[in-house]
Amino acid sequence: MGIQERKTRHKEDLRRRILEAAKKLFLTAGYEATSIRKIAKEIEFSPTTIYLYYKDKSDIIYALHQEGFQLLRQNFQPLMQVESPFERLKALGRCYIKFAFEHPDFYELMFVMKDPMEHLEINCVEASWEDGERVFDFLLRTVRDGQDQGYFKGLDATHVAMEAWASVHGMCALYVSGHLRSMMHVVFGDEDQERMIESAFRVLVHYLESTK
Amino acid sequence: MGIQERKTRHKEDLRRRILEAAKKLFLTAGYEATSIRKIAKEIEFSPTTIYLYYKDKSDIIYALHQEGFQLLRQNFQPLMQVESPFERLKALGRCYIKFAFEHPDFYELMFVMKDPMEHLEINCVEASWEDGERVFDFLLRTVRDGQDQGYFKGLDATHVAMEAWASVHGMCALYVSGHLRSMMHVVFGDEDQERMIESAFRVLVHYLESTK
DNA sequence: TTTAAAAAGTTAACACTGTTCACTATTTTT
DNA sequence: AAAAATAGTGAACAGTGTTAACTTTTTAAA
Repeated sequence: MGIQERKTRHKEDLRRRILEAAKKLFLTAGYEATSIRKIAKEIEFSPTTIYLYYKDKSDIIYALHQEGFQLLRQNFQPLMQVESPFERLKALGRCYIKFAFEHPDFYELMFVMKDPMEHLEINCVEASWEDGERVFDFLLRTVRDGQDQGYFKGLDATHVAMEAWASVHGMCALYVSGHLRSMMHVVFGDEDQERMIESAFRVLVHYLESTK
Repeated sequence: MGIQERKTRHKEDLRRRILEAAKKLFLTAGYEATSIRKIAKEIEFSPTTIYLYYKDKSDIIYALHQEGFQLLRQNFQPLMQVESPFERLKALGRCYIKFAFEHPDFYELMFVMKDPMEHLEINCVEASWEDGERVFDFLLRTVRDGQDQGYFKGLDATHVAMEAWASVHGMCALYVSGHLRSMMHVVFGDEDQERMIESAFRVLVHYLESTK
């Protein structure tokens, strides 16, 4: 059925256009500005039309969340080829931080905002956060590879991975939320945020390195 | 002028009552449910009356943010007496995590949400986040005390403190946002969130300890 | 004590938000 | 050509923060 196919494609097309419009608004004007009505205006359709393609707003937000993970995985792609587990682990951390600095809105959507997680719990039967799991799994495997080389002796790989993730996420979260910025002037010296995080990350690497 | 004084007190009284109502709504029904109109209904005043005592909503949110820090400092109080710097550091971390688990809404308001930081940048000339600085300063002093005892050799105290804060904040942020929860079933074993964080924290302590 | 001024509080409205229901075109199938 | 399914819309509901104009209450002065 060629016609049916074309129709389906057309439908998928508008679904994509809605998401693209949402993405544009999200990246240029932020989360607050990404309203159903503004998305509708952007694609020149009625607000109610959106609901023919997405269940509700959180459905769109979640789709954007998934787009962010696609982008993050693209950034991770080259790291797969780094043979030294420890070098790979370091590169992974640096790449993660770089992503947060380059795409703070996406980072917030992916790792800070509650909405996508709530959407997951409500709409998905298995309630499994596949995107997050895939990223954590990459980290976990890298830690295990590191253990084969004598790193993290006597430590549980899951706990090491968790601690590393929390550590790097903490830095990124404090950056994207503006908490780090609000402390820079007074508490820290004249270092800027990026340098501060770089320094903190080096401390983490020092810890990891000294487990060998 | 006793009358003037009484008037001022009465005015301060209503200001307090507004904040108490906001706090009640915030803690029982969450941030979303804390609207100007609902606060007004709670204290049985018109919504516009609120604006006679607080500039806008973010002003109330910020006041609540400050209340949270008061509570956190109360929790920290007993730790001041711990003489061993390293033990104090460990207790500080545990206390911080405990606070996040016991008051997740406050934690989010204090360390995750952007609104209070934006309020700070807009309304305060010096734009200094005093509450955050005081907490970080306590951490920093503890790290420096630790250095006097031979810990963190060759490392900058500020960077060590930053890394430690980021690490613990990362755990708490992943908890309060629900990201940790969404990963528990599949990736980690049958451990629950609190145990997972406890384990990750122990890894951090292990790192810190091995710098001596 | 009456009157003018200042303070406190309210009503109605504006411009938004997500979402739903009833309706109208358009297209496809019978 | 008629019936049925699909696609899209307008109006409305119940909320949100916020402001301007108005009323009531309280205070201060004549």
